[in-house]
Amino acid sequence: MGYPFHEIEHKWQAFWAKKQTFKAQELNDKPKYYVLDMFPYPSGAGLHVGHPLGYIASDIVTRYKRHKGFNVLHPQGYDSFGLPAEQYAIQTGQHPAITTKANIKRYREQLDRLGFSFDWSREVRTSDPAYYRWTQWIFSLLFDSWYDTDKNKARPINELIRIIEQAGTSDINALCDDDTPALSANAWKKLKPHEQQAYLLYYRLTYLAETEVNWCPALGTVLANDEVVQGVSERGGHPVERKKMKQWSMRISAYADRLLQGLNDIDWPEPLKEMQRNWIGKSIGASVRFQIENSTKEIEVFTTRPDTLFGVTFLTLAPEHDWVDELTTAAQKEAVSSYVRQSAQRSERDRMSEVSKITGVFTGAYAHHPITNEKVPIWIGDYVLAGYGTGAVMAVPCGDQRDFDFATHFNIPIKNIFKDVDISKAAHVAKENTVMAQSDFLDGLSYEEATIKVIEQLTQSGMGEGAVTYRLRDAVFSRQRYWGEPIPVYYVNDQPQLIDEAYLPLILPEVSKYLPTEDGAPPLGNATDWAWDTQQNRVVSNDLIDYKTVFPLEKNTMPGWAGSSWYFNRYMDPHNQEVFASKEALNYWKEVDLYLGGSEHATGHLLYARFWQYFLYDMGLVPVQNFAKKLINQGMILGESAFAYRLKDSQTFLSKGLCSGKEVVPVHVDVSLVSHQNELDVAAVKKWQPHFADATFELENGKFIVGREVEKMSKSKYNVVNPDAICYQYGADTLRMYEMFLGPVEQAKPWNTAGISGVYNFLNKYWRLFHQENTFSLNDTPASKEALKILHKTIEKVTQDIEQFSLNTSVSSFMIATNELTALKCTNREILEPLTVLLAPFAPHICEELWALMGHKESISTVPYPVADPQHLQEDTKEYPISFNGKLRFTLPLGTALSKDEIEVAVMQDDRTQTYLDGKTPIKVIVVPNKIVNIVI
RNA sequence: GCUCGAGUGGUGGAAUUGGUAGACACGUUGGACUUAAAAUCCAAUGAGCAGUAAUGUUCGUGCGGGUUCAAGUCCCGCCUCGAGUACCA
Repeated sequence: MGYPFHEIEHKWQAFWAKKQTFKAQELNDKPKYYVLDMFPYPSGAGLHVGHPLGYIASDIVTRYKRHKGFNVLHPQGYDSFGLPAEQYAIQTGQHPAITTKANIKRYREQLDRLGFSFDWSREVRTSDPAYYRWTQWIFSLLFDSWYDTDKNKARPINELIRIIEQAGTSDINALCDDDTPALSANAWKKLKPHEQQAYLLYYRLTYLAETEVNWCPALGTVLANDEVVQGVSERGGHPVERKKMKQWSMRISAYADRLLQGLNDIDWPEPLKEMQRNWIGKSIGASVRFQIENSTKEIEVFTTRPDTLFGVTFLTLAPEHDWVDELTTAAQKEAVSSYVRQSAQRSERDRMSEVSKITGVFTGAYAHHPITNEKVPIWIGDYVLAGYGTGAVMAVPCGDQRDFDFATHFNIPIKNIFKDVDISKAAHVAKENTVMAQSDFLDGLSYEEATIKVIEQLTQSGMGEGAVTYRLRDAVFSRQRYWGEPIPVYYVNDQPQLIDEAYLPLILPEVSKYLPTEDGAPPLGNATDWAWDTQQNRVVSNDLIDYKTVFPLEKNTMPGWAGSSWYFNRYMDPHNQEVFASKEALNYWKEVDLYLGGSEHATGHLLYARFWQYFLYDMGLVPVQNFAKKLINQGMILGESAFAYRLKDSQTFLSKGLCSGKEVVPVHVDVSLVSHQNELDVAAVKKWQPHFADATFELENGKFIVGREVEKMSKSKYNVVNPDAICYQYGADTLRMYEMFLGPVEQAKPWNTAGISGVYNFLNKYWRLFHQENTFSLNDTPASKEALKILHKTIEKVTQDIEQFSLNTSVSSFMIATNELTALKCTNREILEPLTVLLAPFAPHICEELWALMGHKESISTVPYPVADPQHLQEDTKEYPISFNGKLRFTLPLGTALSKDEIEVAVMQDDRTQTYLDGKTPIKVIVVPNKIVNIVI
């Protein structure tokens, strides 16, 4: 029989809740520490054993830091806007707010059972108007800002207007739309107000523009690039098309370089930083302009290999390039327009799956080489993407494999510009150790030299210059969905106008249907009261729209990542009605010290949050540029799915051993019906789902054995393990320690309860250290030397482990200590009291109970953390290695006359290498303190 | 294709800057307690060889080389698995 964990856990969870033990103190003199988990999306399925992994780890650090005397902020909340709640609403007609609330309640119950020390008084929910008021407010700020390249920061749009009014746009260096027209001060003044508004959209950090977006017809909404994975939607896996639509976008591209550079200042996992670097995708190269024959126009291309300029034998434009129509000669008109039409119809996914298929068409037009003035044909090919660079490339078949393939396919000449390189079979892509040839003034130069020289030449002649391009695109910010933050904008003369911040939040209206309307308008088009009265500053009925004082409101809502891009700041001061967080709170808590979450957010949430934080910093609203100093990605806990094998076209299932040579279909079965030995409970399966009821099960050796496979935990795979069941059987403390014991937090691993008894046994053993014959008793006499050594060794090890986030090995340390103390029959208070404090972050319930039994009145979480005393840590340094009468290992060359026994060496502990004489022979002694000694003669 | 990780007993996994590989746990085997079982406790457990035994000894961290007195750890070349990304010019 084990220790009474049920009773203990209920008791202390109630105690913590009642006493508000974990409420973060406001702004006191203690050093602060902010531990944050990525807040969960409360789905209908509830928690599975994979979710708490990160929460357990962060809770251990949190409790540890509290013991260490830090004022710790450890909040939790819910990312409660999002697609699944809405899909559920569409299917059932239930308001998402209701299902979300129910899901949150369930999550909270499950979280509470695990004994987390969250400060729930600071809970935030992104779908709460008191919260999204500030999300809308940040949107307004972004709308009212532009990016000044000279100052390298965002500035208020009013300052831009003032500059334009005085001097026009000629002196402005801004990160704005590529095709922003230049304006003089006079021209600006002549614009009508709504034209001025339209013009400012070129500069605003959130702007409305006709852009190519990822349109997902099945979901009825557009998606950001990071929500599209391999041509299909991340959620649901529906096909995604490219479509031109008028959408809100966030000018994240303005921050591309800072987002890239900033990675050097934060302690985040290298793989995650690498993912962000790739996503930002900085390329350094040159812009080159090619004059079109018989035209004043120039085609601008971007290349990372300006050194290969003399190898250009044609240009290729993307089919969507703006000048395609204009360029095409009459003779080629038909071929070109049919090709353009064709490639527009090909979906993104087709284009990806048919990568190797070479297609293209000649426009009939030519351009002039910027240096040689030679005529180069202009082609169209869909291997060139409209969205990257300028949507046009200079093709160098000898140096680029795609250009090579294209040229070969269409019989375009290939010019070799590399000395002594064979390009008959493939392009020469490598740039190192190559010497230029047939390249006029570049002949004989290396790649680096040629690059510099050619850019110099182009700059001089005005035909090009060095250039940098990013892969990072502006983030589409509109969603044609219901369950999201309304965008606080109404339209006057089709131009967006902000709702004054005094009248925020703009509350999500009730609608009759959550689906988009028939005419394709977002669900908010179903709202009857969705117009803005500019006199009364409130939402009124659509019937009152007169375009004089009452105007239509924006019908799109914000994407899921809006609310999560700044929530870490709100936790610092969650109930503030005046500002999103007070200056005092922001200056005290500053940034997250430790952030835990999954790496799947690398190019979504984590990039957007960095972007918003930079912006808020530019506006002087937050004191630090980086919102999270250190980040750890916890690995996913995977499920071990179980399969029964159905004989094809039959209702017969075969035990695993009987399948070889037969055609079988694996079918998921519920893992809870399978034993550790992979034996399926056939009777239970027949009851479980009707289609198994009449099936036949062929056994082997009287058993039905299932196949196993590790997969992501998911309801549909019937491999979900619920933490409630584990808590019931073993208790929360065991679950907490077991999840840590399973392996490094960062590592993905399959859930397997096989080893849980080891951790459970440990807690029982620990309990028994304090209990003889079920009675609590401790010994107040001084502890033995051995016991003290065990204690201090454990303090040292566990402290180091937590600091280095190696929580699995600290669990081992506790087990070793407990085993050793049991063997010593140690029951001394002097040992067990500090040891219990040490264990409290890992197993808080049992430690609170023992702490109380020891006669303490206060919660153990307020007790100072024990410190290792070096006096008790001294290893057996007296005999080893200072004197060598113990074991020694020698490495002696063959034929050495000395026998091992004859050698006596004295060694200084500090010296690593010394030379000694044993009479005649000089010997080299390499010493590593406390380690092995090798002697070479 | 490119980028980044990772390969250690039957299993999960330990191993500071290169310094006694396999901590700790599961599992397995044997034993104690018990009428019996559960629970608990004790012992053994990388592989091989020699020995009644204590013990000795060889091989062992995906494969092949290298550096070093010393390599799981560093270097070079492969193989396998995982993650991310992909006509990015």
